[in-house]
Amino acid sequence: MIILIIRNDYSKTTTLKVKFMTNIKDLAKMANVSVSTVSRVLNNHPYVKEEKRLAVLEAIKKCNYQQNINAVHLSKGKTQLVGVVLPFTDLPYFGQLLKGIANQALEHNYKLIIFQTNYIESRELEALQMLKQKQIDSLIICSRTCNLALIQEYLSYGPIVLCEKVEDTHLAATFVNHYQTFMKALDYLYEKGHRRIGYTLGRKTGTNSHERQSAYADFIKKYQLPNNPDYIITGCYHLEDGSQVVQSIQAMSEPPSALLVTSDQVAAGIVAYCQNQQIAIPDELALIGFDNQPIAKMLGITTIEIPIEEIGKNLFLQAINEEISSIEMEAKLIERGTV
Amino acid sequence: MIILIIRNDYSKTTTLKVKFMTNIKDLAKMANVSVSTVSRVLNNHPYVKEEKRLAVLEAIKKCNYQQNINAVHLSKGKTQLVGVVLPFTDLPYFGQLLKGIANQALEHNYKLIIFQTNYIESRELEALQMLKQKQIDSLIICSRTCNLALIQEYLSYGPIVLCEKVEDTHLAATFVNHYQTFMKALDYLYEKGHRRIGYTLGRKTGTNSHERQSAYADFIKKYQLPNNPDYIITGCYHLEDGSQVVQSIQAMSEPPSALLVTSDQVAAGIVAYCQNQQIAIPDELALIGFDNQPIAKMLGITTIEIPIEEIGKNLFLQAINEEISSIEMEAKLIERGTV
DNA sequence: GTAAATGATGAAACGCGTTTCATGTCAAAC
DNA sequence: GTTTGACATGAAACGCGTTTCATCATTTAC
Repeated sequence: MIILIIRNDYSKTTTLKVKFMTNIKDLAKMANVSVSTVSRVLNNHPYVKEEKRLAVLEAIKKCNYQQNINAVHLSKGKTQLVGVVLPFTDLPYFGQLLKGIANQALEHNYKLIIFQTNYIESRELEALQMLKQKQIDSLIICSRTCNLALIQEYLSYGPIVLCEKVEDTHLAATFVNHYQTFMKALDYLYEKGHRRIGYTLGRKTGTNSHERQSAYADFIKKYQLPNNPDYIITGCYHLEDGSQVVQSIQAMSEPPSALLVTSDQVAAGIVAYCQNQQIAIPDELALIGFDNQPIAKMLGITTIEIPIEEIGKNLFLQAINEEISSIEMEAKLIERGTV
Repeated sequence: MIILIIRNDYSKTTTLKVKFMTNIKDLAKMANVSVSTVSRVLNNHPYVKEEKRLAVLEAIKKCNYQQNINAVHLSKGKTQLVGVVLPFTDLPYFGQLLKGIANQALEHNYKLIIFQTNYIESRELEALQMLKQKQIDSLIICSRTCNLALIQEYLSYGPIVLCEKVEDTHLAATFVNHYQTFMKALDYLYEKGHRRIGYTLGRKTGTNSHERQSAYADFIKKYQLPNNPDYIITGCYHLEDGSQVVQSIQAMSEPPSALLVTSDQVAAGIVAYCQNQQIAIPDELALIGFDNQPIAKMLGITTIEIPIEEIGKNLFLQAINEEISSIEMEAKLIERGTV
C-alpha cells in the first residue's frame, strides 16, 4: 500500500466556506420581492407573476444559488430520506433486496440511508432513533434483531416496514410465507422418497427462521419421522459455508439424504464441495436452494424462487405510504437437477 | 401476491404530530436555565455546574426529549452523512466495497447515503448536488460516469474521494494500479505459453478499463502479438454473462487460449458453462479472474486478489479526512487451477 | 354594478439548535 | 490587596426555508 499525501488544503477551503452563501433573503433583495415569493418560485407555487418569477430565476442563476437543504428539512419536518436496516450488504440476497428498494427510491425521489447492523441490536436502535429524530421519514427493516414491542414504540414517529410476517400489529410488512413455502418444499422432498431431511438456516432466531422451524416440526410430526436435531444446521450465509455443511453431515452416523438450504449461495457451496468430494447429487445428497439466484440457475440447483426485487419494491412503497398494509408474496419451486 | 390493508391510521398520527415536541426552549424553562446551558449539557460542554446539568438531564428524561437533528444539521452545517455513489448494489464487488465503507462509517459515527446510479450520469449529478446542498459532508464515488472536471467543480463543497487513479488533481483516491496489475497477469499468461489472450471488461469506458486496455495494447506490442479486437469482450458483470463469453469465443475462427476476466463472478460463470460444454479448463481455455472472491476459491479459479474491503476502509477515511491523499493498493496473483 | 371568488404578495411566525459575546463569580497568583 | 485566569451562565444572533395570515388587486358571476 502506497500512500501519497498530495496536499492538505481543506483548511483553506474551510476558511473560504465562511464566504457568503447566498440565501433566499439575498435573492429576495436582488429580485426586489419578498422571501415568500422566492420560496414560491423555488417550490413552483402557481401564485407568482411571470415577471417576478423570472426576476427570481435570474437572481438564482446570477449568484449560483443553492438551497440549503437542511433548512428545508428543518422547516418541513421531512427529509425525503428512508432508512434501510439490513444485517449485511455483501450477501447477494440483501444486495438484490436493496436494489429493489433503491430503484423505487429513485423513482420517487427519495434517498436511502443504509444501516448495516451485522445483527447487532444497538445498530437497529440507532436507526429507530433516527426516525425519532426526524432524520429519516420512514424505516425499512429488512431483518431485525430487536423485539417487536420496541419497534412499535417508534411507530408514532413514522412508518416502519418489516420484511417478515407480523400479526396483530400496526406494522406494515412485505413477506413470504415461509412456513407454507418450507412445508411445500419438504413435502416435495418427501414425495421424491426422502425420509431423512435436514435444513440449513442463517441465524437460528428471527421470524423467518422460526416459521421454518415450526414447518419442519409439523412436517416430521405429520409423517412420523424421527426428530434429529443435528439435521438443523445454522450459521449458513455464504458460499464458503457449503463445505462446512457437507462435512458436518458426513460426520453423522445417519446423514440426511436431502437438504433444504435457505440460501442459494450456500447451496452452491455445497454443490461445489460435493463435486470436489465426488459426492453424487442428487443421488447421495439432494438439495433445494432458496432465492433462485443466478448461481442456482448456473449450477442447475433446484430452488425456491423468491421475488426479491419485487419485495424490495413493495417495502419501499409501503414505507412512503400512509396506508398500513401487509403483503404476502408468492414463492415458487423451480425444479432443476439437484433433487 | 396477497395485499391486505390492515388500516390507515397515519392520518391520525399526522394530526398527533402537531402535539408539542419538546424543544430545548421548553427544557430550559423546565430546568430553570437558559437554552445555552441546555445546549451545553446536550453537547457535553464542561462549563456547566453539576447541579444544573442534573436539572437539565431530569427535564430531558421527564419529557422524553429528542433533539431535532435537522436543526442541529442546519446549525452546524454538517450532517455526519457521507454519500456513496456506486453503479449497482447487487454486484458482489460493490457489496464488499460498501461493507468496507460501512464498517468504518459505523466506527466513526457516520451514516451512509447510497446513490445507486446504474451508470446514469444524472444520478451522479444528484449526489454532487447533495454535497453542494450540504446534505452530505463528503462523497465517495466508487465508479464514475461524469467527467473529472465536473467533479472538481464540486470540490469546494466537501471532500470527494474516488476509487481510481487520478493524476494532477486535488481529488483524494484509493485505487489499484490496474495497468500494472493487468500487465503482470498478461505476462504470467505469456510465460505459461499463451499467445492468444483475450480479456473481458465491465464497461468499455472508465479509468480502470482504459488502464487495462492500454496495458493490453502495450503487451501485444511488446511481444509482437496480433491485435484482434474480438478478443476484448465488454459488458461482463454477472455470473450469467459467462456463457455469453464462451459462446462468443467459440464463434471465433481463432479463439483465444486464455482469458483475463475482470470479475470472478464472470469467471465462475465461464467455468460453469465450460464444465457443461465439456470444455477443458485450463487446457482448452485458461482463465484468470479478478477480486479473489469466495466463488473463485470454491471453483479453484486463478485470480487476482484485490483488497476490496480495505479499499472501502481507506475510501471512507479519506472522505472524512482533511488531508488529500492518494493511496495505491497492491493486487496479488493467486495461483489456482485455471491456468 | 356589486358581490364573490381567484390571483398575488409580503410581513411575521415557525421549526430548533449552536455559538459568540458580554458579564459575573470565585479562587489562585504575586 | 489586587490582578489574572478559569469557571459559569444567559441574551441574542445565526443558520435558512416554509407557511400562515392579512391585504390588495383582479376577474368572474349574476
